[in-house]
Amino acid sequence: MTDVKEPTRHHHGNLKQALLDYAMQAAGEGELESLSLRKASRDLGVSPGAAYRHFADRDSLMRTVAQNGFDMLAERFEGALPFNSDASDEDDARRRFVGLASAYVTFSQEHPSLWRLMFGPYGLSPRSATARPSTYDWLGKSLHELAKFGVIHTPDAPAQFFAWTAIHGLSDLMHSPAVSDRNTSSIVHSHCCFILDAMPPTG
Amino acid sequence: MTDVKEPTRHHHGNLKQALLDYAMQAAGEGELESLSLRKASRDLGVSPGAAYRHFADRDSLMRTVAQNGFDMLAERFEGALPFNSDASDEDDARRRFVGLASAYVTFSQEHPSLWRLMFGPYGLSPRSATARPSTYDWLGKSLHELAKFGVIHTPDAPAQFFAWTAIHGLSDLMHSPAVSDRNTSSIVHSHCCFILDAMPPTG
DNA sequence: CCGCAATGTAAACAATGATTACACTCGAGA
DNA sequence: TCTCGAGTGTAATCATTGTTTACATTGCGG
Repeated sequence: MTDVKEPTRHHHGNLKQALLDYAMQAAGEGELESLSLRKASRDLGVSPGAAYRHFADRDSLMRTVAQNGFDMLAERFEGALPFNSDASDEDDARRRFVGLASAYVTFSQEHPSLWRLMFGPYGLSPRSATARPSTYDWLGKSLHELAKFGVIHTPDAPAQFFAWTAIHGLSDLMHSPAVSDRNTSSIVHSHCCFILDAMPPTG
Repeated sequence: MTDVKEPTRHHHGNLKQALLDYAMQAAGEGELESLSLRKASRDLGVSPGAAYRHFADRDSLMRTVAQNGFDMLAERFEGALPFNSDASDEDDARRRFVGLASAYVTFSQEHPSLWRLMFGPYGLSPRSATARPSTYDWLGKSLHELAKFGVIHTPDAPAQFFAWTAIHGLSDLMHSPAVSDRNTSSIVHSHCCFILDAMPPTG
């Protein structure tokens, strides 16, 4: 007489998804690094060995969580700069670029633990999102918009990579408490100006 | 009839330093995250509990290692840009700046595991080096040299922070295998140009 | 209705972080 | 020189974890 769940399969429910959800929540609470399969299984009311039906080992779960993180990030990007839309004018292009950077920084601040995992020991990269387009593609789109309105020169690979590192570095340094707590959005804005100044339209 | 070591104290030797050395070597071999106090003690021929005379817990050792990392980084900076020296002309100032960035990137590539620890879960920052000047100070010095020769405008705090994030982001993304293996030094050089272009002398 | 594959259980092994009560050892002071 | 105590290491122990194995259950497809 266990209660009925819609996509429930077999025995105990959708354990794989439950484990993932559990891990994602742990990530949200900054307890990712100390996440234990045993405690997870315990909290999910399941035996320790059960998890191994769905994940080869702990690292496998962590990798999946990291992938999930990149997909979450992609969602944020889509929110800030819908991929099937275009900037209407120069100001809009700037706004969208700042919005993108802001999404990146905000994400790293809201999910520091997940962030560390994503760029941590598994050698993953922004390109490893399963979602299409991948996180890296948005930046390129935004830069092309800016170039279209003459804000910057047409972004080649080095320029795009440079912009990426600048935003990534900002996020990485701001997600630690070591940085002064000036208004985040003003910092991001200032950084975006620097970035754009670095690739002037004259080429 | 135990053999005599110079700075040996007491009983078994200088265990605290031995543990640190062991951990630093593990860092060099990329096995930092899985470093175990037990294995360390075992390899050092000492009982598991002994380590706790010198480090409150595992994290305490890790924190010390991270500090050590920042000090190592400071040494590299000192090598690339001796703090008690000055750029002789514009080209020299540029060279020194690139050298600094290069040191940063190279360090992150040669010690990825240590790198992750340093900027990892302990919320440390470049300023937390015990060595004086701290790692953050070198960048300021270099930027001031550049300003002195008219390459960039006088660096205010936002500009200095921007330069830091750009270099840090580059290091962080390049220490993972995800990035194309173009010639590192050419990438660094290209990045430095971008950074300097972002803060033009006219203000 | 039966049987098989997917799924979960129970028990066990090896390893780890950490604590505690105890023992040794070296050196400073009587 | 002798003693005594702080500093240091030991042994034993506890709680916890990752992981594997042999076994049970369940539920769907034939």
